[in-house]
Amino acid sequence: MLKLSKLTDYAAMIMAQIARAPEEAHTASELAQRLHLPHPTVGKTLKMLAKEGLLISRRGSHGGYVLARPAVEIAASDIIAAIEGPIGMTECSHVDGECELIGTCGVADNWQRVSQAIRTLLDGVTLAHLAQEAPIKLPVLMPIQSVTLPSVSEGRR
Amino acid sequence: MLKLSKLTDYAAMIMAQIARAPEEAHTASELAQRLHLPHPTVGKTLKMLAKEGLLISRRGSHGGYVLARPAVEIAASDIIAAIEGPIGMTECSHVDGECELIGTCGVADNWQRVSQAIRTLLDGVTLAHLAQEAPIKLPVLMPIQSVTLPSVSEGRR
DNA sequence: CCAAAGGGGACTAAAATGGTCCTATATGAT
DNA sequence: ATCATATAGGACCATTTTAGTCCCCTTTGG
Repeated sequence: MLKLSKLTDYAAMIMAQIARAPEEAHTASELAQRLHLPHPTVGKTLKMLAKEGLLISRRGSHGGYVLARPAVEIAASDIIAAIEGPIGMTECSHVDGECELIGTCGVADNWQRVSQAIRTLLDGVTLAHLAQEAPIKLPVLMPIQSVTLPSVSEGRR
Repeated sequence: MLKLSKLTDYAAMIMAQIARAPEEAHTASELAQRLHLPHPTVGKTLKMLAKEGLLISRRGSHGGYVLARPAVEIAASDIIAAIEGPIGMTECSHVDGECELIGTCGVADNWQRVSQAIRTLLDGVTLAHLAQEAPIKLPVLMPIQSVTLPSVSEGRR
């Protein structure tokens, strides 16, 4: 998986929709209709995006939402983080911020690096990319140098 | 987030541990002790990894698990997929394989591309990388060409 | 003053997750 | 043979997360 939650998916759809007509304010009901999504859920998602500073809201009649900044300055990672919180593959298997397994787990460092690479990738994808129909060209980054395993160095311990 | 589940995290720890002493068979209890994880959970995880063909098990006394193939031939994506199922950021917000929103959502294609890039990244990280202490050097892939937004092209529709 | 918006929560139902346990089977050693 | 040690394969449960709904409040334009 590594799957996005539904709400995050919705958020991307919503943001893209707004990005395609950035001059107008968009209401929750308009977006819900257009995207065939339940109205209350769209409302909730919009609130989250606004609270995280990706959208600016205007109340009252003729209210609605507009992008807080140009679509090229909004990263996919911003949208994901707005809904799901900070991006990271591991919390090191323990919630408390500091992981008690850190000594024994032995993979934390390298997971963190992988995580970072994904974050960088997601930082490079902007809302403008998502909103356009043209396929984005992602640089198919070439893996890593090969490694030799320490092999049987450690039998007992 | 984009977070790995705890079990996946465990799986990585377990696989790394086995990879560091690949000649011997490792039992669930040995691994549980070493990694400070609950025994039944380690057992469950091992079963999953074996069923997915990443480990080979041997029953009976002197039984245990060994890698099904060399650590350099096991990708991080294999481990993740073994526990969480196929990697992908979206199921297009609907479970059934075919997404009814595909026409209106407008972001599916590009999400798929991003997803693919992450998968490629994860394919390039091997168990050997994870198991070693040395930091893996991930190519900090450079993002994408910039795009111009279609801008206000579409007012109503 | 009213209707149309968003703001902020509380709440609920359903699903995923983590974890445990039990019984069966295979295997090596005594 | 029998026993101790392992995995195999589920069933099961508790907890958390997630998605979705609803209600009451405030803002704003007509």
